[in-house]
Amino acid sequence: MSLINFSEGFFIAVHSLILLEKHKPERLSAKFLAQELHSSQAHLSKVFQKLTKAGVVTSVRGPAGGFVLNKDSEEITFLDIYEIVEGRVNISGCVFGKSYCAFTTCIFGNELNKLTKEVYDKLNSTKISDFR
Amino acid sequence: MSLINFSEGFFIAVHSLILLEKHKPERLSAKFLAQELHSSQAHLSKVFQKLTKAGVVTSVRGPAGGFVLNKDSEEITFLDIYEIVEGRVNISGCVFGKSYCAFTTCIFGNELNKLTKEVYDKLNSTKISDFR
DNA sequence: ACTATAAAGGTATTAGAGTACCTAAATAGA
DNA sequence: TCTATTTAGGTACTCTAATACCTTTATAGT
Ligand code: FES
Ligand code: FES
Repeated sequence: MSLINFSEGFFIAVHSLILLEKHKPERLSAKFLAQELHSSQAHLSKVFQKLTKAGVVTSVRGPAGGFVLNKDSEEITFLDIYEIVEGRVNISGCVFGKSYCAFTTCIFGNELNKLTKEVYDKLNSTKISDFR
Repeated sequence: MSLINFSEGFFIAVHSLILLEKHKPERLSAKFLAQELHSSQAHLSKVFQKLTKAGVVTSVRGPAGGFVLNKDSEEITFLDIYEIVEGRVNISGCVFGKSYCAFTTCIFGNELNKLTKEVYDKLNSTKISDFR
């Protein structure tokens, strides 16, 4: 149990994109990336379908096919990647994600929201090119 | 999607325990608590089975039955409650919860671990009695 | 053109959190 | 003692992320 925990999908996305950056302009296949990350190729493929549709990478089918990072994708933030994979991030609101609470003031006040904001800022200030 | 997100089970536990503290020495039933919190009574009952076994509350069956906070439970920390409900917390290690990583240094360095530690400290420094 | 390869994408299975339901055991009150 | 109530605890269902499998589509290389 970890208090801050990112999903396997996000793990795959950031690690793969950094690998693509490092191997630029090589084209890397889903199979290769999955092996490299010790992740499921099926899951990785699904994640890359999202990244392709979002325009982060370009896919090429067929033999010697695979994925390449798009020109301006080095400057994409981890927050963008997070939202492509996980959906829109909500920075405000209770850490319990509840709309109703029996108490008038949220138990944790905004202390945890402040920490959430810090995680958000960290994601938003980190780019693929930071790992050149 | 929230970056820091606590489970329904933990929501139930802390809110219920604070209600028990506020209504002391009244005995509150699972039904009443579930209504109060707008939560599932079934889920709440399961959570309270853990809290009872852990000695945080005492349960009484039968009509006018319910739960009361134990004497020293006001001083129990939110971290203790978290671990009773969710299992042992791991403060170190990568936010992706992976044992293997393709990179030599963790992507986020220890910046996110620092934030995890702050959440941990917040939980560890908050007690039921803070909400008297 | 043919063929082998790799992504696209649909469907199905698995694992875990949350939910619901049912029976047994305890107990307060008549 | 009897009855209604409430927790204990087992089982089963639902929903979602992750995983796996399979068919279709595109394409590089011959
Ligand atoms: S909703 Fe935030 S603490 Fe109750
Ligand atoms: S495991 Fe922490 S970033 Fe790769």
